[in-house]
Amino acid sequence: MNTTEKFQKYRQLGLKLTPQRLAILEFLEGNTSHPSADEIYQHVAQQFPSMSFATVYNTLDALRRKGQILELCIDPNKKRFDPNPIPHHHIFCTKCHKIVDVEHDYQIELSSEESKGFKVMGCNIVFWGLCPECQKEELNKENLNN
Amino acid sequence: MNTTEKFQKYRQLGLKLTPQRLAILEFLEGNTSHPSADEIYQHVAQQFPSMSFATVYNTLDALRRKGQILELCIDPNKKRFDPNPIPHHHIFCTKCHKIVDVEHDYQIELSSEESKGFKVMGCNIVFWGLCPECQKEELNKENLNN
DNA sequence: CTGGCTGCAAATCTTTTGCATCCTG
DNA sequence: CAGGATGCAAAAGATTTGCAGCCAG
Repeated sequence: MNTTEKFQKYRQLGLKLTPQRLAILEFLEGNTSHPSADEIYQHVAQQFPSMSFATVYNTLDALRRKGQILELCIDPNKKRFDPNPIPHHHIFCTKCHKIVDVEHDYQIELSSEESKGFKVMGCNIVFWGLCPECQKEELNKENLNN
Repeated sequence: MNTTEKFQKYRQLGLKLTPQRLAILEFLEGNTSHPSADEIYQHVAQQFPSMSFATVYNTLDALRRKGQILELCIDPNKKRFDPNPIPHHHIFCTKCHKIVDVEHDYQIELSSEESKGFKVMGCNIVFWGLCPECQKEELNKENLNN
């Protein structure tokens, strides 16, 4: 999507596309690292040294309300953001806090008794464990102890 | 479990059972509201006006490390605690932030390609939607608008 | 031109930490 | 009586807010 198309798209969504927002969008586009607000801030602040956290949070919240991004509650320390709003799942490394996408479409249903009267709108699965890098570190530790 | 049995149990786990900890444990026991640290603090502070947050967090962390409770990452605003450490799932009300248990044992597996090299240790499913009370409120709103 | 956006700073909220003192085992 | 636990207060982090000015549409 080129810049003109982006302007059209976000204008249709009722969002003004400022240079700061464009920079945030371009950082997020295709980004699969599930960055935190701070990581997004650190990156765009390189181009806009006057960038403030208020703008980052404001933009992320506007994008979330328009269904363009997901706010993830997976990392216990901070919110992480996912530029892919299509429902999908995640694997979380409990050691380094890496988050990786899982595209598998599980057909998970709650029976009416199980849903306890809730109107269920969706579900998210978080697999957790150790990423390849952290597994290696664990092995190194063990070897040092022997 | 009576108090004597609790002392034995926690002593075996390597935890000193102080009156403050006992009060926290008794508040958590059978509690399915998934309270936050602040809610736990507010409750036990009634019996122990000198109670500090440090003690609440310290106790919760000790219990978590011994596998006695779960720290839930479901409510984006704060950690919530679950006295039931047996793996299970949850439904989350996005409006009032109520969390309800789901005991259904889904057999969810990740293929080796899907797990991207992670050593997967477990998974948690969060269903989200509106609880019965918040559905009613939504209906009332609609009626007011008509 | 006007309503939404930005930047700044202060405030808020949750959680953590250092440390002196206390008390369980 | 030793090591872990408590209480207090301050600090640390993440996120939100108020507000004056700015600028995209």
